[in-house]
Amino acid sequence: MAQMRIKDIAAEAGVSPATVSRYLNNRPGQMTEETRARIAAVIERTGYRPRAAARNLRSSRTNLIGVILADIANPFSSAMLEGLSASAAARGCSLMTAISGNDPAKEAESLTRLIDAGADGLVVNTCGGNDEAIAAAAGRLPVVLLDRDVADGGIDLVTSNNRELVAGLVDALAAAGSERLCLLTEASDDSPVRRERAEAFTDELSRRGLAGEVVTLADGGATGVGRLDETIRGYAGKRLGLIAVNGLVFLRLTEALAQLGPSLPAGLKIATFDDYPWNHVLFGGVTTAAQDTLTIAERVVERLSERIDVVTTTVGDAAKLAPKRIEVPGHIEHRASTSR
Amino acid sequence: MAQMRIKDIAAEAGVSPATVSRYLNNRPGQMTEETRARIAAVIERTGYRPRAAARNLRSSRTNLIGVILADIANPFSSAMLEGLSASAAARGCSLMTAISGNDPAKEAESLTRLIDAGADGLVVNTCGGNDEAIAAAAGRLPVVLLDRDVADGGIDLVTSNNRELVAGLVDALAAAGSERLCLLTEASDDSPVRRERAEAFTDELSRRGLAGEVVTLADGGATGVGRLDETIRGYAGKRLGLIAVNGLVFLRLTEALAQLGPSLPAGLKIATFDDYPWNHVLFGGVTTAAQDTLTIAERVVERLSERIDVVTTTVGDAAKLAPKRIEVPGHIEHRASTSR
DNA sequence: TCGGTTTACGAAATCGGTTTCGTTTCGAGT
DNA sequence: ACTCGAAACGAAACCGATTTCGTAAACCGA
Repeated sequence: MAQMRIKDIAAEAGVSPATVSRYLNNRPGQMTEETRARIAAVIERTGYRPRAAARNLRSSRTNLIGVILADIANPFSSAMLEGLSASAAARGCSLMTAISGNDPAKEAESLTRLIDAGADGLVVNTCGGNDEAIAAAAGRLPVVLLDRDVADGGIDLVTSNNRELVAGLVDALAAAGSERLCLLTEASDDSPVRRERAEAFTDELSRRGLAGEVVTLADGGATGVGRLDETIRGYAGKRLGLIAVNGLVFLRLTEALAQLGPSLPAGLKIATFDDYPWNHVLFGGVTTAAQDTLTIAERVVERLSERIDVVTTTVGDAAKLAPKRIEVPGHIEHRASTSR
Repeated sequence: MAQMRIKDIAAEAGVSPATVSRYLNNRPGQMTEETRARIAAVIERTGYRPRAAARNLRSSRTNLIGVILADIANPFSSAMLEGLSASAAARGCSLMTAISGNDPAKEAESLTRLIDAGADGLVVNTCGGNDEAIAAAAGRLPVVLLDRDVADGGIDLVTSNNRELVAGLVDALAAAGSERLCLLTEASDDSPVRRERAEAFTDELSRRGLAGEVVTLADGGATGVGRLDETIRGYAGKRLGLIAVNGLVFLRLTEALAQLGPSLPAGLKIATFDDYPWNHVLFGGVTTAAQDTLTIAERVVERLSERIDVVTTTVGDAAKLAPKRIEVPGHIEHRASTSR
């Protein structure tokens, strides 16, 4: 009795496989309380578990959600993965994950591999450069974009309220007495998220009549640090306020500042996106725009489930849901780096 | 022509489905170069992709590897996931991931969910408390443990050479002039890894005739910090050397030290396990025992593949591989925190 | 009591590949 | 030319569930 099949269970319970199947999926066609109990008893006793492969074949549904993440080193991604995992599990789904490491080729490969593996739907945190492939995928199965949008549009997107978060950070710096604000970005990062934050930043400055600019650091290496050095020195004594556009930039900012000394230069205030665990340790605590990763994850899975249900329920593409942009509010963690 | 089936391809190419199947899996029964080309052409033209569910059902193999991680916030875990993802993809496998968040109940649930979903094998970074369930799982399908062992033994394990890494950190501190060494651990962490490192630490101390002890911090909150404070103050001026047993403890250490001042007290040297990106920024760089996550991941997948091949190839459990413990050497990153 | 409608359930088709087994073809050896 | 073995390929069974369709029993109002 190595591996039980549904027909074995049926035989033991004195019913047909169809009835056992109905029991397993508690289908509309109800059954006698007595039959139900008899089947339950046999399953309980034998420890029978239906084979997913057979179920998948017939029902053409796998309960597997494909997830493609751009950069798992980013705490945003790992927090997201935890949230997605929990939300999916709550719906009886498992996650198939792939990590592109910001390599478009790997991302493209992951796309086809996950689809071929039978994912019911896809969650994509794209690294860019695959807009057509992603659009094509979205034509074949439900896709929800995470954080980063693609050019073509027309695909669901879940993201943070970046504009308001930028405003919040500007608020914090202004309140701390900063007279001139810089948003630090990296040349290699040309993501829609960066662009959105940069736009919001300049809008916010002009709205408030504040001085400032977007400073783009050269990629890696000393050049960027040098540029940063100049920026800081150039405004020395002028109550400078810096915002790192993401955790990676903040890391580089921290390195650069470490060369200047162990604590913040007088009058310098800083703030950053992405709530790394170290943010409340460095500089006695860094004011941070924290995203609500758990809620974002829940919304993503929720939306994807809706689409999956539509696809498997309706006949064709009749009642397709209109693409939607979902913004999940984050919040500002006020810490010592923007105190007066 | 919405969805092609293998028989459609066969018809178009003028061969039987069996031949197409042989082509898809390039099976021993070779075929004419001409037939091969004809099939290839049809597949190329139609963009046909075999349905995984059907293949899985018949071959009872899914090319899916289940991964259960205890704590994704830990950079060790996320680096591992990236490595596993890459190694699996190289073998044409995808990852199904679950995250227990150090909750044994969630871990147990993930175990059954991944097995039910049809995983060919499991990679488990256990949080403890499920030793029997994991042993049971290992009896039903290939399992490789990651980093943390279970009591019963008899299951493959891939881990770092913790004893040597501990020795390396002790080396670094001793060379930096520390006279008394403390290994900082947390009360809540009773993992085999922590125990192994603690044992290695005391062994190493007595081997070298050095003074020192294992200090267990109370969980979270101020108590632990207080204890740490005392420890540091108690030895003030005595050339103390501290080792954080993992990244979490190091975080708490950093917090505690931040209360004492922005830079390390005179004569205090520190070192830690786990190479967070911040480790070369804090205190001008913290000497770190870095694990070779990429190699660990590769070994895990390699070993798991071996077992999967054995299971699907041999008839029964005749030629079962003997359980193996694989140690992957890490290395010490020497940084400013242990300079003289 | 009878026609009509539910309700509970079984028989058999079905999902789309893989695999076994058998047949045909082809080339080499004598 | 004839046998023999291997290579190339096809027919059909098979994996284990779900789903459709049909039927017998139960129920129900008139």
